[in-house]
Amino acid sequence: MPELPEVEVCRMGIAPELLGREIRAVVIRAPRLRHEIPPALRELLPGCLIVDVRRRGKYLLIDCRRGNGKGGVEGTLIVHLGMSGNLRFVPSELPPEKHDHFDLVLPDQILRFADPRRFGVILWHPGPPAAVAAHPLIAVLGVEPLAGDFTAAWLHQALARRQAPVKPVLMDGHLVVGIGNIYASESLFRAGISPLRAASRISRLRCGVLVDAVRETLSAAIAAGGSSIRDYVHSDGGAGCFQIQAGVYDRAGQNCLRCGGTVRQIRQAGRSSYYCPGCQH
DNA sequence: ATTCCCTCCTGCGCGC
DNA sequence: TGCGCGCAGGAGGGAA
Repeated sequence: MPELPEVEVCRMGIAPELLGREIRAVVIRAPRLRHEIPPALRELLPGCLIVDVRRRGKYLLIDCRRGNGKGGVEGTLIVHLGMSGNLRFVPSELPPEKHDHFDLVLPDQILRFADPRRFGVILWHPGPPAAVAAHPLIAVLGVEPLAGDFTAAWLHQALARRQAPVKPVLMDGHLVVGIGNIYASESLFRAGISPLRAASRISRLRCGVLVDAVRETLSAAIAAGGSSIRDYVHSDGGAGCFQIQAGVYDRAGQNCLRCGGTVRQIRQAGRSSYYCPGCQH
């Protein structure tokens, strides 16, 4: 489920419950996700306070600290939801289900990580909050699409040397983070740009349109998810994700909401893309 | 360097 | 109803 908006909605939902709280215990059940969950977390985290909950791309960064100087612990829990992961609060003592791989046990409740497909990530990076930027998974990430450096000029030069179709390029996290398969299609639809168009053949002017489209698409999704944050994190993690009517995604064969034409589904770099041939060029 | 293909997993919907 | 197949919101790694 998680692209940038879902991760941000998750972050906003869990942050108020986590900030300043003490981690009482850690339960690790999964043999391994994408990587093995570090067993050392069982000793490192208990007694730590959660000092911040951040997001970088699709990664959640949970900063933890216990004491200071020698014998203290300071570091960041790196969490990625992968394709099918979710985080939710459950009552203490609630028995885990099949795909509940990780518990952060707090004084009054448990933050529980579930991930059927196990493409998710839970790792630890020691040091002050700023140090996590050097982690191999974080250091390679591109610009934040909702930050000020995601501009028409920047995008135009970034796309200049990419001959591939714009859609898979837009999904390349080394360039821009957070745009997954749904929002790539939705953003291109909003911008009126064909997913098939070579990235290098998008004018500076249209790069500006695309920047705005990405921003608006992601922001609208966050706003829609944000309206049901409580449901989102406290129930099954499914609510709040599809509050927004998709313009083209998963609408193959249906009528385009803008021009009435027929939405088409194609395959690009192994992923489904959806677009309206009438609106997107 | 860029791009494509494969892979890691489980679950679900579809056609037969 | 059961079964096999293809597909699913991510992304790293290897090959060309």
